[in-house]
Amino acid sequence: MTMNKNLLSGSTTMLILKLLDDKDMYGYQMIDELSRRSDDTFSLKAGTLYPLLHNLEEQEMIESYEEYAEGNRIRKYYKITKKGKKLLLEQRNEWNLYAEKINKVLEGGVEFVTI
Amino acid sequence: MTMNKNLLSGSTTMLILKLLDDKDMYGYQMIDELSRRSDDTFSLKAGTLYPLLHNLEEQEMIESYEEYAEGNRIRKYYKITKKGKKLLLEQRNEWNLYAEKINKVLEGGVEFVTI
DNA sequence: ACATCATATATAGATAATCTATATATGTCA
DNA sequence: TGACATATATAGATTATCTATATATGATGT
Repeated sequence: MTMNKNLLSGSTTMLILKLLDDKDMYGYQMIDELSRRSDDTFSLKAGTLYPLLHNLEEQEMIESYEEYAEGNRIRKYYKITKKGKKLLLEQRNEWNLYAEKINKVLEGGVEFVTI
Repeated sequence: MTMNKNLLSGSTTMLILKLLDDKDMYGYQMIDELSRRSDDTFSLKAGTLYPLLHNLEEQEMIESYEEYAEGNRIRKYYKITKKGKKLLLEQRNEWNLYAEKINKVLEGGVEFVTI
């Protein structure tokens, strides 16, 4: 990823699952789509994505099928499974909790609030 | 950390700097304070914190001084430096951007919005 | 015709932030 | 006295990302 690579650590799977929850995509398309939707904030590297996709497929979170594009080019499309949708939901809940608590800590140790 | 350890990756430094921006603290206190302020969502491990503090001190983001507590116990207090305050500000900006973009991706590829 | 770049998938090895496990020492409580 | 909380510290394991590299096709420019 661009920006602090560590901040994103652990969110990549969630983002990929979210993309596939919207529609089937092939790897390279996910990289572009993620970049576009995040206003170029997230630019996932191919070397990160492909192993991650293989891993998610092995865990049955996604399924792949091949489709011919122009020429002899074969594209490997991925589709989210029911199990993957469940994981996505869990990860979204976790993300919401995490973001909420980070913001709470950043608000500071305010003991008294004036009204 | 409790929860997904990877989600937090990269935020720990920011959270520690934020705690020290509120007031000087010693290591163990930071663990408790972070746990308290995050409603027990974040429970930083001592094995994570101490090396991180040594690192931040080496980079001159924080400074330490010793103070005697009850008995012969010496506590090592940490204080944020000007350089550390600057880093905190940068990391907060980065966090805000990151959270915003993650949420944008999670909103989905909505092309049209009804009014 | 050929080079170069974008598309597309893939893997090996490096980097870095966290973790677990362990060590040491003091204070408190049963 | 033993167990547990407090307090600091380090070594080694784990894991998610990265960079670098490989392969192959299609499009573009000269």
